[in-house]
Order: sequence, then structure tokens, then C-alpha cells
Amino acid sequence: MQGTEYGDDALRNAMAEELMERLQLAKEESRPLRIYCGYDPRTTDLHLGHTVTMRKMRQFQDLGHEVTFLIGNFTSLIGDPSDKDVLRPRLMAEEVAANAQTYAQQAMRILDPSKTTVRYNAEWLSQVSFLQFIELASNFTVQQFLTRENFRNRFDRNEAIYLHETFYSLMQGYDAYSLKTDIQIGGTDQLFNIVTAARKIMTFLGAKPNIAIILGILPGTDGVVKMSKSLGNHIPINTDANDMYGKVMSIPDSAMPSYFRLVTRWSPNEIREKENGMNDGTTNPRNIKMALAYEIVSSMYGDAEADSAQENFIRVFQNKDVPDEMPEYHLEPGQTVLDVMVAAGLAESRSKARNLVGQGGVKLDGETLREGNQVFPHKGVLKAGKIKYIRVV
RNA sequence: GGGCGGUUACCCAAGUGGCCAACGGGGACUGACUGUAAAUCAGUUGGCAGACGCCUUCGGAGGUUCGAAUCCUUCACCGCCCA
Repeated sequence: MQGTEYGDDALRNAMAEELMERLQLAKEESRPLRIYCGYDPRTTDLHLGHTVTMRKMRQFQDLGHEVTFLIGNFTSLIGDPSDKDVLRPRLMAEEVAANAQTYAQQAMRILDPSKTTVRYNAEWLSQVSFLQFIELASNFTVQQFLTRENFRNRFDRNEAIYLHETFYSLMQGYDAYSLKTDIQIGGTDQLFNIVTAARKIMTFLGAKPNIAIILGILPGTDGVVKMSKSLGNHIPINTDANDMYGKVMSIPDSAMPSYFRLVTRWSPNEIREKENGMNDGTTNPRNIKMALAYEIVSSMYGDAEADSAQENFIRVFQNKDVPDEMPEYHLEPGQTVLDVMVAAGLAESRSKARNLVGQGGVKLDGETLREGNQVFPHKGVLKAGKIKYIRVV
């Protein structure tokens, strides 16, 4: 149960107990447990935060249980209000469909493809009648929603809370029912949806309520708030090993314990060892962070890629050398430094490029360029800012 | 349906006729310091221009004015109160 976070011991114990019972039951019926977690195809990219629940599912897979990767192509039309205290824009059906396509494929970096079922919740949600919906809704009171913190805040601030936002919980509960779920996995922001909504609905419809496994929320690269693409603090799955390694290295120390528990394959003992080393000063936190970055990259891309990412990191950032590989740009006659920077994508505009040069952030073969309007001096490695390199040829 | 208030740059938010490309905060970016961490200090943060400066922006569209983010008309959206 590493990385779980129920925020309430009684709930945790109840869930642990039910889990034992359910395992026993499954054994008697000689069937595996059915586990699922849903994902909102709101953006094209999954990120490290999404992998927390995937890793948990992977553990169940490895123990022989049945895992469903649910793509919320229907619920996405609304958008889960759980993790935000502002209204989320609704997505167009086409966007959702396009995003959903890339999802499963990215998820298989963590999950075992041969043991994973991919489902879409439009399959059953689009079939629900208004009558059925009213019956489901009659299990809930307005107060239950209003006491949830995210709605409460908006209510107190006189901000709009649309009726359809409350439907999300009901739909998620219906998902659990339709999948005959034994266990539903989600982050702490899903507590209400999983524990209250889903269990209520499943019971109401005569099914055994699902057991909730509630996992901690992975902080983003800022180390404070939940990782999310819209906040720009995410580490995408679809990137390369170098980038992922570097991004993990940039998280603050304070976020490391969360990362240990939520996105590594490390055992509690290994984690304790590392934390002790950090706390008593016997190990440089940087080295532990490197081990963390290596572990994360290797779990996604394999050891070979992780090795090379680590070498690259040492070379570029510790030894201040240039990276092994970088994009090339073909210099055209008469181009100035600014021209090259904009054309090669190192700066969004000439003004931005000019600022960078003025701030001493642009180097050619290690030499700081001070004048943006000069004709590009010579071919070589151009560095703009901390991490952008191109080879000008 | 009626009354009132609101819509400002990535986000929050000031600005109620010229001194506004627009205070302040957050975020982001750069430099110094470092462990590509945090903290701290300094700077940048609409576009074009070497510079003087010019151009585009304050929900949309019109208008008044020498001059508008600021005034008027209208449209859209949001909130509150009343029905």
C-alpha cells in the first residue's frame, strides 16, 4: 500500500479489510480481481503524474489480476471538476477522440500490454436514459456536493457552479458499475468520486461496491502543486530520456520523498535508506536525485537509455561540456545572430532573442555573444539560455 | 422578465479622458551564487527598430473627442439581488 493517502485512518483500515475479503472471495470464485483507473483525454500528453496510478495497476497485473485502462472519452466532454476550483472548458468530441488515440500507447510504457484491456466509457454512458440518470441522481443531495471543498470555495466566492459538473461523479460511479470493478484506483482528488459516488451507485444498482485505492498526488517540477500540463510543471511521458532525466533533476529536494513513493519501483526499505542518507548528511542529495532520475527514466525507457541520459547530464551540466547530440541548423549567408536564433527556434521573436543576448545568455562555442545584430561569427555550438543548444553548420 | 455590478497582458489585479505597452503580486525567462535543487541578489517579460521612435493590445462591433483601457451605443458572456 505504498504511496496511498486516505487522509483518514478509519477509511484506510476499512478499505484494507475489504481488500482482504475481496481477495479471499476472488480466490473462492477462482477469478482475478478487476481493477480499473480512468483517464481524462483532455490533452494529448500523459505525464509522470498519470503514471502513479498506472504503476499501482502494474503491480496488480504482475500479481495476476485484471486491469482495465479506461479512457474517459464521454466524461471528458464535461471535465472533472475535482482537481480544480475553476470551471473547466468542455472539449469538442473530435479533440477528445484525437487525444484518446495517443493515450493507450503512452500508457503501455508502464502497463503490460498483453494484460491490459482498454475501454472507452462512451460505450455505456452514451446509452444511459434520462430516466436511469434521474434514478442514479436521486442517491445524492446537493449538500453532498456543496460540502466538497472545490465546490464550496466556488460557492463562497460567488462563482458559477454548473449543474452538469456534478454529473461527473455519477458518471464515474456508473463506470465502476459497468466494469464490475473490484478495485478502483485514483488520486486523493478522486476520493469523493470513488468512495462516495461509485460505492453508492454500485450498491444502489445491486453490485458489490468497489474498493478504493487512493494514491498521493505527485507534485510537479515546482515541487508544490499537483503536476499538470496546464500549470506547465509537468514531465511528459512522450519526451526523450535526456529531457526526462533533466526535468527530474530540476525538482526541489523537498519533493523527492513524494517521487520516491509514487513513481519508482523502490521498496520501502530502499526508500528509507535513501532518506536516511539525505537526512544525516552522509549522501549528497544530488546523488540521490540522480539515482531517482535514473530509476524513473529506466522504468520508462530502459537501462540503456537511462545510462546515456545520465552520461549526458554529467557531461553537460556537471562538466559544463556540450551535449552529445543536438539539432543542427544550416547557416545561410548574411544571417545575423538574431536571425539564426529566431530561425532555429531558440527564441520566439527577435525581441526575445535580443533580450537573451543582452542578458549574456547566448554563447557560441563557449564565448558570450554581446551583439545580436552582428553577422553570425562562425559555425559552432550555439547555446541560448540554460538548456537550449543547436549546432550551427 | 427587472435592477445592479463585472469582462485588462500567461494568471491574479490596479488604472475611470492625455504623464499607459498600461502600477503591484504570482509565474516564466536570464545572469550571479550553487548540487541544472531550494533560498538569496540583480535584470527581462506585446511586436518591429542600432537609437530617436513607430506599430498592435485593455470582451466584440460601432461612435464621441485633437486625444479613449477610461465617455456613449450596441452585442456577447459572467456574478449578485428581485420575480
